[in-house]
Amino acid sequence: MSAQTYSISDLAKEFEVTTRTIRFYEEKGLISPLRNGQKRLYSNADRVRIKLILRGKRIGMTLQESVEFIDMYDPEHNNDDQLRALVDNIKARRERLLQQKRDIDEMLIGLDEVQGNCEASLAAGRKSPL
Amino acid sequence: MSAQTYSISDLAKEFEVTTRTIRFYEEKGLISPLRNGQKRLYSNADRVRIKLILRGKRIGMTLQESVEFIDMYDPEHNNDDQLRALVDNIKARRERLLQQKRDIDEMLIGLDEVQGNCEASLAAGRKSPL
DNA sequence: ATTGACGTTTACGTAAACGTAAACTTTGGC
DNA sequence: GCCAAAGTTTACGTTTACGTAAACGTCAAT
Repeated sequence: MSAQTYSISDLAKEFEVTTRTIRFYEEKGLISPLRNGQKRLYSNADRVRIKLILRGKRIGMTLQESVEFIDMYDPEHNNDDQLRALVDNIKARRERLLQQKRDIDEMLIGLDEVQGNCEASLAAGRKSPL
Repeated sequence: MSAQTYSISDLAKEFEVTTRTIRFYEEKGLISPLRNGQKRLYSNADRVRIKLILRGKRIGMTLQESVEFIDMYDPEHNNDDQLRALVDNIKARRERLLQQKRDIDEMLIGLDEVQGNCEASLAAGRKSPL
């Protein structure tokens, strides 16, 4: 279990983004890869951060929001006030996520309806020319 | 059942957006309200369109994507080729939505973990000072 | 008659998230 | 020793989705 490392193009390929994107994330302070001389060397932790950032992106989070989300995991919270604030934060985020799930479910229902109509039309259309 | 209409500020309040936002949507061709002289007059159909656009936004769709989504509903599809293309489109969108749901579920699990840790820390902290 | 609330157009500004291009270095392979 | 592939920095450009401000019209109420 030697410490896996990755080049920038390794990760770019894996996540189907450009190297520009990954450098941009570093520029914004979202990741901080080590250097092998001039070249960036990504740890698995870096890799996971990118993965989580992209996951956040898929549901419409901004990069900043994704990072805030990720940073909830590491214990940067010392006192009780911070802990309570974090819990409140978590509750608010959960509400948003649940709303998003409701939105998605509504859309899925809509898609089912439309697809049903389409297939009915196609079936009906095939009948008459015969 | 008189045809309900709305002023721009009615809808701005209802959806908690600015009037600028609503005018912007019109500028982009997303809605086409009637006019009472100079003033915009929104039908319930306009209102629903805005509602659906904002729903799309919440899960990270662009305005354009939301409109394409909405326009799947009205039957602009004449021939079978278009119908089949639409069905393919629907399938692709469904895949995206399902992926988003998976992403959200993962995040919810993460939130549960972090919240659990927080509450455990808070409970432990409260014990010793007593 | 004026004030305020609401409406309008026009237009420049802005933040986010990269794309794109230039110009240069480093490095493994033949 | 040289070339192509992959890396680097710097910097300007682009799209999306509005914000913000100016400058003006309309109408009901005081």
